[in-house]
Amino acid sequence: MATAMDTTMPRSGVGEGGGGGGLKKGPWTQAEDQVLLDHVRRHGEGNWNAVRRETGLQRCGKSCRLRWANHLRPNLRKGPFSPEEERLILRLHGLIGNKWARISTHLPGRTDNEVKNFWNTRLKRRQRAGQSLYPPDVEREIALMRAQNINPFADADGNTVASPFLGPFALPPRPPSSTKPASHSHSHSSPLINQHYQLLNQMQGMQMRHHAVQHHHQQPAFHHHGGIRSPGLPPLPTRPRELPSNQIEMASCSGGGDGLLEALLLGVDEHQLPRPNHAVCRAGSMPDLMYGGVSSGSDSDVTSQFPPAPGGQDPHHGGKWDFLVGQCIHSSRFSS
DNA sequence: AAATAGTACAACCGCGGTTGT
DNA sequence: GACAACCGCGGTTGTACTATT
Repeated sequence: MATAMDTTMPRSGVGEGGGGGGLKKGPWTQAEDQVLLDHVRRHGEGNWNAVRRETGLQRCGKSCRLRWANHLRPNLRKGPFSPEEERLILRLHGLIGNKWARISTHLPGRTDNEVKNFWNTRLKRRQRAGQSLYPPDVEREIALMRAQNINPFADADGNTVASPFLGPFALPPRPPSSTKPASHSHSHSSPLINQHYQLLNQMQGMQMRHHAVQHHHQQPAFHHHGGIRSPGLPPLPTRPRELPSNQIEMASCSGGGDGLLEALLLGVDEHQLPRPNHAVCRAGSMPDLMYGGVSSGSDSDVTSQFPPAPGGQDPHHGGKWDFLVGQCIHSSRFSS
């Protein structure tokens, strides 16, 4: 697809010969697009560095991959996001943070770049306006999810273990596993929350099922005073892995490893959820729902009950919270 | 009509993870 | 195990377009 930028001046400082090894930078031409398209048709996706070798296209592999992924691959959906898409982005962002590629997988035809651009422009606009990042209703949903987070501090018996890191981040009592979510006494009984409790129960089941496995396979270093590994034990790398602070994911779940809560938000039937291969669940504190500290009125009661991220760090870039199911690890970086 | 500000979007860069040698 | 190449992701930047003054 040729865009306006394809026919415009290249970015300043880039252009023919601007890159290393005589590689071209800047906007793609239709001719370049055609070469790349032909190559992919013949050889399929991947092996992007071979494009230059085999076609003579003066583009690096990264550039080819990006061009293909964002503009040339079939079934791309261009144009503004629909309200439904926007809402899904908001909810998923509230759940998993700046995981654009992952968010985009739930938006058919949309690229991570589109989602990212959408978010960044929206973020700037709302920040400038002093508004809450999330609309009140979405904020409320996220807050509820957060308030009823899968209990990462539960010990092997499902009892909540106090965390010195989360302080007053109190987790509500888990509804009895035999109790239908709708019967839970929580004042919010939306289908979303009902599903959430179903998932909680499912998670609890996983926790019990995999507990024995953990004890056989966990490294001794993970153990565990009240389920918490002391911070500072793992070596501190130079750059934390980008695990969004609010992310909860079942590592190595069969079928792609999408998080359970993510599935929950998407309304996936719990029986279709992937089963974990490992007993490892990574999670972090949810991000602050507010930017700029300005609440949108009636929802301040929802957000104000949550303390800031541990240590007052940027919830997206601060210390990471790594959870084994039934255990909790805090580290400055997730080290897989 | 011109200038300015804001928005949208394409593309680059740096980094980390994975895979192959 | 060490190293290099490749790949993918997220952050950032630059430019065109649009709205506003």
